[in-house]
Amino acid sequence: MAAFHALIRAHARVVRMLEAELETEQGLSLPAYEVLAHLSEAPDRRRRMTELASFAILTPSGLTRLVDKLVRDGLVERQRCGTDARVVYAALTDAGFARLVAAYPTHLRGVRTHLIDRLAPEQLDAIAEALGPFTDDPLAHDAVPPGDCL
Amino acid sequence: MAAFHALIRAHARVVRMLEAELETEQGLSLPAYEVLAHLSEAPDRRRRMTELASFAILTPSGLTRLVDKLVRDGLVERQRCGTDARVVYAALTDAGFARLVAAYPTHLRGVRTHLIDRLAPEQLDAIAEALGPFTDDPLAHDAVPPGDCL
DNA sequence: CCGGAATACTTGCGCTCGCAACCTTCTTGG
DNA sequence: CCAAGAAGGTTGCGAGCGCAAGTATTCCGG
Repeated sequence: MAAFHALIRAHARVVRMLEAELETEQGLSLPAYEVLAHLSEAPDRRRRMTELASFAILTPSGLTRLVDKLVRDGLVERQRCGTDARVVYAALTDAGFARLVAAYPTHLRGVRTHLIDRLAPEQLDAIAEALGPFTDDPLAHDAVPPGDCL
Repeated sequence: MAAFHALIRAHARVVRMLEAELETEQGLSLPAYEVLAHLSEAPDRRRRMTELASFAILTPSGLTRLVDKLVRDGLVERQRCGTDARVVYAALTDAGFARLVAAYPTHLRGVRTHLIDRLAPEQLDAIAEALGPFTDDPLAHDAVPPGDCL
């Protein structure tokens, strides 16, 4: 139970500081940064909305609105799928990638100063190992043909 | 960095499930539960707003609104301090305590099934030890005379 | 080939909450 | 004793986001 309390309080503090820095220095919210970063690592720099949502911290509806905003800002664009008209891809634009690159140092520095520097390396490993499995649950990575859409 | 991602994702998942259960079964949000629980452990079952906020996951303004709601629901009441007219205490009412007692099993079960049962005991210890220090920072527990108010 | 179930996303609605500004009440230096 | 500033809470405002319902498309049993 102590672990639970530590988890939610540490999360609140670290995230609050990161968000403040990222917002004032780069004009990006943390969820927005996470989405951009995740897209940048994806093949063709794009992902289906559902993938993005299950990976991300957001519900589908939250993701839709966030992507709306990113599209308005010209950082991502929506692409439709040729073989299944239901699915939508969010694709990183060049401007979005540039924005991500610009924001990366701020984010990295924040994570360092607020989290990494305050823990021993073996503690970081322990956290990653213990909490990592919570990430993978939802989708068992079904084989979705990646290149079947324009 | 893996630790950071694991932290925010695990937090999102665990908290989302807990909130859903607590809300549907007991009609309490997780922050509300946390405030009630913290008050129940305090001397005279009351705390200053500032203490509550720095301990809690909320900013002062967020806490004000949450306490507003809890007062409307009759679960806490505001008390003024005789020696310093600026400070406000939030005090747990009997109804609030009863509500907390009723909600306790739901919360405990949730934390168990969604967090504790999924980790080894030594992992829980590691998390508590690593993330615990983040909780204590903000206030160094200055000596505030506890009994100086009605 | 067709109608119902399932899937992928989107929107209406409402609540929560953070920031900045504000008011009130102590405290402190002159 | 009286400003000037600090400290404790509260509010105006607006952004973010979850839930449930809605729309569009695909899948599947008969």
